[in-house]
Amino acid sequence: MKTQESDNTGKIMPTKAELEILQVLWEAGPSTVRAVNDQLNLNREVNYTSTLKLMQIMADKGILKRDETQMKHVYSVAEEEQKTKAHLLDKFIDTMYKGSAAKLVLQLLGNKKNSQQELDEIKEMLKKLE
Amino acid sequence: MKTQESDNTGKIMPTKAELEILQVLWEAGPSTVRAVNDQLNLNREVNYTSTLKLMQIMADKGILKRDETQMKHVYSVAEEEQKTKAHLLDKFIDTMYKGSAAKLVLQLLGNKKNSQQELDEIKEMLKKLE
DNA sequence: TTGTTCGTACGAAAAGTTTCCTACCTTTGA
DNA sequence: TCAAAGGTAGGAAACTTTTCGTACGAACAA
Repeated sequence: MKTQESDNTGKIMPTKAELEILQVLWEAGPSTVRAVNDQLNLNREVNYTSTLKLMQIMADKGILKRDETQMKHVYSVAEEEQKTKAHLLDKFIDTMYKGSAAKLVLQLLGNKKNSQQELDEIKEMLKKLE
Repeated sequence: MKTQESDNTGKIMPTKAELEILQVLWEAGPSTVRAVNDQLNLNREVNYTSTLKLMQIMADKGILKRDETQMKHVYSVAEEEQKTKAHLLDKFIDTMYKGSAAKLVLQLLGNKKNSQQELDEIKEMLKKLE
């Protein structure tokens, strides 16, 4: 287990499958493996023990916490959602835009796929902050 | 070679090592393997043939084009930088913010790590667009 | 009580990604 | 001419991540 540790920020970088699980937990809050697995299976077929294993690994890594007082262990995220997302966003900006958040927003504004409404929302938010 | 094809957007999702190479090519433009490898070695030790292999794979996948008219093949990105970055940003927004660019910007603004100057830049850009 | 269901734990297989060894060809300079 | 340097190609090894088979204990219903 080296990769996570040698991350440039020192922060944990979830893998693709781990991110899926985080998303479920962000949405649903503390959950059993069963609940998470059921949710994942709405999108794709995953064996229960696969999800179990992954969540155990994530707990070992410190990405998840678990409450073992009940037989059905209850897992929750170790770091709050916004903090984790902030890390990931930072990393994304670093690698893709050399650390410039402004460049990212510029890209966003030039991106045809983002609806006008979306852009208006963004402008609205910014106005409020002034 | 399945992963790339079954991507939800249908677009290519570069791996970590592939992204490193893309970044070099974005910066330097069309380059030989030697040039790319030299650049990579400024940051970490990589064997020449490792870089070669990776760039060959990327060419096979269609991420890179190559000009074989000379003995020293010259590689370049198959899709323009901004287009690729737009795809990756879209994907990031989808997975992290359920597709809402506004949510991302909100996160950005709440992120202490982004300097006031950066935020001012963003606001400035938006003003110009109005 | 006893069998079925549902849970955890562990290890190994499978799949994906990255690295590099080896072979062989071309160019170049002595 | 020929050795050295530098290029491509292919396959195997190493490493990481993901998936799942198997074992076994706890809960529960018949």
